Amino acid sequence: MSTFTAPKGSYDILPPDSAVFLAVRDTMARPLLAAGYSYIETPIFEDTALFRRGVGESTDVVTKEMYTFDDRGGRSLTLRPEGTAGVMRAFVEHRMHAGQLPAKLYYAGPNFRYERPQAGRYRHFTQVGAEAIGVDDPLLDAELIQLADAAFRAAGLNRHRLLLNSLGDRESRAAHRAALVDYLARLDLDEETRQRAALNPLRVLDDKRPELQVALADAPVSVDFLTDECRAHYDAVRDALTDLAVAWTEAPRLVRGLDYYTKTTFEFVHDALGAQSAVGGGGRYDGLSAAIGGPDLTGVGWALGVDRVLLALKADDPRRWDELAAAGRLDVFVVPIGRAARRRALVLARDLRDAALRVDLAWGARGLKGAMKAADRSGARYALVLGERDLAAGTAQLKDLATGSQHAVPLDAAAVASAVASPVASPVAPAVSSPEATPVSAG
RNA sequence: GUGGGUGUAGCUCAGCUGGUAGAGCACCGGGUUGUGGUCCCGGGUGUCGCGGGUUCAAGUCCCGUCACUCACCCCA
Repeated sequence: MSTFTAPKGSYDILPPDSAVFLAVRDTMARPLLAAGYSYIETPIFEDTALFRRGVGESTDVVTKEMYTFDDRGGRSLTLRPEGTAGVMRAFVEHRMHAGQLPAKLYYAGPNFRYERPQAGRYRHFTQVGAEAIGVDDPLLDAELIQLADAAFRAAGLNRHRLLLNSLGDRESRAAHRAALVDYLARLDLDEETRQRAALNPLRVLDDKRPELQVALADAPVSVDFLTDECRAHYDAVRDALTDLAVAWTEAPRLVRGLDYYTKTTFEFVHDALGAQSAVGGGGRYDGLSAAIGGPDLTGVGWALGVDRVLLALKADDPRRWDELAAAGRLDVFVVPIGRAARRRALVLARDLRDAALRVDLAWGARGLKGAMKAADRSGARYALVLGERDLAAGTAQLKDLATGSQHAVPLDAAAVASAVASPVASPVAPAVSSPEATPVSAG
């Protein structure tokens, strides 16, 4: 046990898993790029007041989960607990609404919430997010939802499910809230739930305790209070999802923990994940810009949890996990024998990399056997053995590590690169049809 | 913040009713000259989470504490 460990709720992502992390994070952004979304990078910390006003004073995130500190200049800063507020702040600050709308933006990075850690819930977690700002078009909501689905599929998931709801606009929400408060007042609630009901009655709706779910069986839900405009908006979103062949489940009790959501809200869940089953979520946030002092702009967006997608992928498709972990493996591992060969190998490796190959070599004073072992462990397709006899002859021995076949190639980066690219065209050795083909000579 | 479970090697774990630590995998070295994987031989790499207590003796029993973990809450 070392003196220091990763802080509670955080964790290290080590090789080979880190290769999967990178691949999944980048793969999830690919459908967004294909749909005209541009990358935006905003600070990891922001003015504390941005989150208080943007996310909402009554939310759990703001009241008890933020990492807030004063910097040396006396400013109150907060590590971002989510991505949308910062993006909207940047959007307003740089007057992007003066440009072409909607602005389609995406981002990827860490977020921080002080919560009790649990399966799939960390204090430092990574999200890929997307926002479409400035146009209130239900088709935009539908496209974004379809892109989230595409992102999950690109990452390798296929058992995620979409839960859909509409919270309505300010008018719809006020009517629903009044009815819900009235309904909750007639229930015999425990003290904690009563406080929650007073602060944010919608939140009580998705309480997981069975006895409460029974009591809430015919509680008023938001979809029954939608204005005509909100209803038409919701219908249009669903029609468009049908056109896009994206399946969903109506979830009238689905409530989001961030205050800025309006109209369309949704969550993607994955059943292999345990209690923290949401792999992504989002919705429309028509009041956010105004809440942080910007113009009255509409927006719709989502955030997908990279950590949870990885957990789901590991449970769902461990073979794909292994493939992604192996995807970055080396092409060539150089095995020099002796001092002169080691110096030549260093230069050769550089030249091979310039020829677009992934190359490493045996380091330290390891024996040939140990160096070959290192070549094997590296996962490289080829070992390139370089000894004194080779140096004298101007050759090196290219060995296919999967088949064990080996042949001499000229000691020249271009020749090695072409031999690796197409063993068939190898100028020195007899042709082999593929790297997996019968060995020409046993090692 | 509340409740349950678990802490022994890098990993997964064994260690019965107390007698000062072990397996598999991994890792390192060797098995003649310039060849990995399989095989054989050798090597334990450890503050038994930490601190107290009981005892002749504690990995084992008791108390405390910390960490991890699962669930509530909340959410990605």
